[in-house]
Amino acid sequence: MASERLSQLDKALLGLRSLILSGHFDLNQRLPEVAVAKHLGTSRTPLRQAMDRLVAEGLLERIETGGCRVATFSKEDIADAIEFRGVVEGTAARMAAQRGGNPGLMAEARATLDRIDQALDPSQEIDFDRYVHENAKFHALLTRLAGSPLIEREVARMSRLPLASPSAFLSDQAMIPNFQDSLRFAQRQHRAILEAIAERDGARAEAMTREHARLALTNFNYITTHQPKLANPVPGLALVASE
Amino acid sequence: MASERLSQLDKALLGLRSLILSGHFDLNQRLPEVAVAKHLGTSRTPLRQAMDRLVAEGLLERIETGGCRVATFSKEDIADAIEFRGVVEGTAARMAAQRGGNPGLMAEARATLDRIDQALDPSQEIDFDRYVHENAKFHALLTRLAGSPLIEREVARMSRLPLASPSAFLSDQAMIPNFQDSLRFAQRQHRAILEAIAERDGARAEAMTREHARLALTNFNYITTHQPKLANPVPGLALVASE
DNA sequence: TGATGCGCAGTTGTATACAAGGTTTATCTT
DNA sequence: AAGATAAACCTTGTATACAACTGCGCATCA
Repeated sequence: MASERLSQLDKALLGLRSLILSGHFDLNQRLPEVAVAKHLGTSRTPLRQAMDRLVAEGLLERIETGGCRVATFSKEDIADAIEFRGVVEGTAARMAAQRGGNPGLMAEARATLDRIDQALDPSQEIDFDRYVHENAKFHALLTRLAGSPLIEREVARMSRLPLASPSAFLSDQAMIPNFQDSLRFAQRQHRAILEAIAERDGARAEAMTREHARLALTNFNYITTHQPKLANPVPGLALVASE
Repeated sequence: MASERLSQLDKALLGLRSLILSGHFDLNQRLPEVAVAKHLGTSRTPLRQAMDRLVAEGLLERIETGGCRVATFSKEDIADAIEFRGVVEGTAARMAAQRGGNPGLMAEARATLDRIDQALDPSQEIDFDRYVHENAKFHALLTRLAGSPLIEREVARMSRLPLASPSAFLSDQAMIPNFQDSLRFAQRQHRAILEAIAERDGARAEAMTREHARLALTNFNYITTHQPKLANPVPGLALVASE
């Protein structure tokens, strides 16, 4: 299959999002459309479409007088985003439990958790990349288990917010003390969530999923208070008001 | 103050949304940009911006080959949207309770509920318009009480979905049996929610707010099963697959 | 010297032109 | 007559031209 040629809009969208998250733009200053368009190698039309979408995503905010600027986030904003992602994922888990998870998806979820167990096998070194990959897959499956296109869409939306994704703090978790314990703890939560769904215990599934999201909050608090040297800085961290 | 002249984009957005919700377009058929643009009295550029936003809102969906068509919703979709709106509003209520509602907003909310009581005064005819207006205001205040811009934005987003807004089924509730009872019941829930927030009982505030949203579900089920003749059809009903 | 008004440059919002691709119709062949 | 192929038309995606507006700087006046 020949490589999909991506549209100008996708090029602008991916490029602009990455520029924003990497902190390429001055905060509190309007992005000049012509310059950015030239930088991305496209024209203003697809760029403005991309900007519209990023405004909807919350990464940009409109200026009353015209144009956009990069949005900044307070620590409270990030905490709320993480908490809210937990709420939405929790709703997915509850719905999955109430509606009885699709057997095929349930089997796939169990297999995914088995693979995470292997990645965390105490008898050898942790396979970090594999953990990250399978963790993302588990969360995606959890969302689909709800059987609601709306819920799936909304979880995806929330996960696009900076620092709110289930994988946001995994990129450099090696810098966090006891991160191996943290990953194993997370995996026990994964098991509990899936067990609750299998037993159709909606309340437990929802509560556990919310609690699981709070791990990200812990990581965020650690990073902002200790400000460790990060080899691969968490994308979006540049947008958090240091204050 | 001179009347704000609205931009071409706003004109296109409002006009297109209203055309869609009123069922003006054939479902399963692509909207022709030029024709719609001419109909709305604008050019293709702002119209396409509006279409982008309505895709993000979920009212339109993209066609693989290009362009958009009107989205249709199953009954399950609508039920999920209502339930999810309850979840998000419930989160707002819980946050308000946990964080201690801003006193000014709390006072305003109480005053709004007093006005709803007046609108429902049993000694005279129900002031329906006033109820609708103050009900919307109460829900807006509830959202702001959370003290989180993110939550406020997300509730607003959900309320824009067809049939998911707290006011969606009020437009013609007179057609629903015992609607006066229903309104009084809703008002008691309003009181309970505010009381829970005042007492910082987050769990109760959240549960009550979710339950409150389910009233809309009842109305929706009634309308879809009994299909009463509606004087002012609920906007968006045309998009629900009759099946 | 400070403040106010005017003008210019640069920016965004909107319209339109153009090109690539899809859809339909008509014609030709079997 | 039916199916396939080709051509013309229409539609969208993209670039660009244009106009209105904002913001800044400079000059002028009090």
